[in-house]
Amino acid sequence: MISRAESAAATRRALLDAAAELLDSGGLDAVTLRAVGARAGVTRGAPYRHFLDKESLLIAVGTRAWDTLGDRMQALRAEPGLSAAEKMRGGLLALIDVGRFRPHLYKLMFSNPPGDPTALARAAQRSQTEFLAVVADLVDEQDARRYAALLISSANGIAGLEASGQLADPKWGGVSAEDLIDTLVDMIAGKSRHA
Amino acid sequence: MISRAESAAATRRALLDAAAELLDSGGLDAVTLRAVGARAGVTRGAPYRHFLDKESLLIAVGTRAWDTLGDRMQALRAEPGLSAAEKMRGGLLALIDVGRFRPHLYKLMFSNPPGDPTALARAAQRSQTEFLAVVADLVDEQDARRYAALLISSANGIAGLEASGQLADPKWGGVSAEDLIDTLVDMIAGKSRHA
DNA sequence: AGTTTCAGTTGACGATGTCATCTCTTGAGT
DNA sequence: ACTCAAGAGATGACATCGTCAACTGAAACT
Repeated sequence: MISRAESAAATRRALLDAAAELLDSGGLDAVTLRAVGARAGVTRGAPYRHFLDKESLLIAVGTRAWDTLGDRMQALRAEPGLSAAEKMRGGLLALIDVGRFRPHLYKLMFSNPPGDPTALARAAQRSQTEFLAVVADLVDEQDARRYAALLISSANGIAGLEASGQLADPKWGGVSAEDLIDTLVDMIAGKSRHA
Repeated sequence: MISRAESAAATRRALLDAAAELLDSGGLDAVTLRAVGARAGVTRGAPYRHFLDKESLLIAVGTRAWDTLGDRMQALRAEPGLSAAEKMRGGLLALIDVGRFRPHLYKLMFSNPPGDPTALARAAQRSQTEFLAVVADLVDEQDARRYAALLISSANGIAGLEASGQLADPKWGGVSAEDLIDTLVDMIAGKSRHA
């Protein structure tokens, strides 16, 4: 026996799932309200009962992705037996993995929605705060802020370059995203693994 | 007296200009073939005489932007009286400036078009090769490849984070894109300006 | 002069986001 | 038990979009 509120919440969730799946499989163009509705078992008008418009639905998808990444960051930070440098590496690669395996979702997470330009930035807060805390375990707080911003920026850029196929260019000598992350983390952690 | 070929070339250029202007002022959604045609003084069907479809037109706009950036990179590299580190800084900030003042165009430059995923990567080659040459003036070739890829990736990520408003978050302590670039360049150039 | 080529126009079509309207079930108030 | 407001969802309609086919007319070629 499901109440009406439960049913509505289930539909909302189904809409988010459908949108995310369509985004993954066919890119942003494949995410039409009609297709989302059909996959969620409703019709094209139903999403308007749960979201203001299509953009709001997409923002909600991006927000959910940031939340799950935040969970992973949080778990990673609490992981015992890992050095701060290893946690940094893991956190950055978690971000890059999203770019690798769910590139369209990744782009959505870093897009700047015309309606509410700060909506996704708010959603990203927890992930970034968790990562900042990891960096703060390695260097003092002043530097941690700058380094964390630099690391997240770089990871974002690496993922972007990789996604656009530009990292595969032979002029870079076949360097991988992992190589770049390691180079950067080593420089900051001062460990020089390649020495 | 203008020949037919000249007229057609002028129209093609007007279409590219119109598309770029609409992109700058109203984002990707504002770039409709009807609006582009109207601004270029033709009708909606005319672009199909010069481009395969809308996507090809957008790729051409992005390609032209990469070419312009390539020119700036080339001029910067030839600039006398600038250290390699200063040229690196200048080149990266030139890229970031595109993200700042023409954010929609910037996104287009790093987008991965579904039709020809390598089209924009090819257009980016000269800019990146010029920058690679600058880095190679500072470190040996082996390292230069990795560092150049890292620097361009990072600049790209910094621009992306700035564009999505996430860099302005107080948790980063008010760090600017210039600060991050300087931090990175200093680490690689080993000059430690902040020492 | 006759013919071809081709830039640009126009009409049409299917798809899409969105709104107004309608239906019908749920759940609260009496 | 009856009434009725509320709200989830369906449906019809509309403007706009990218795209194609057919058409027009002038320039370029033979």
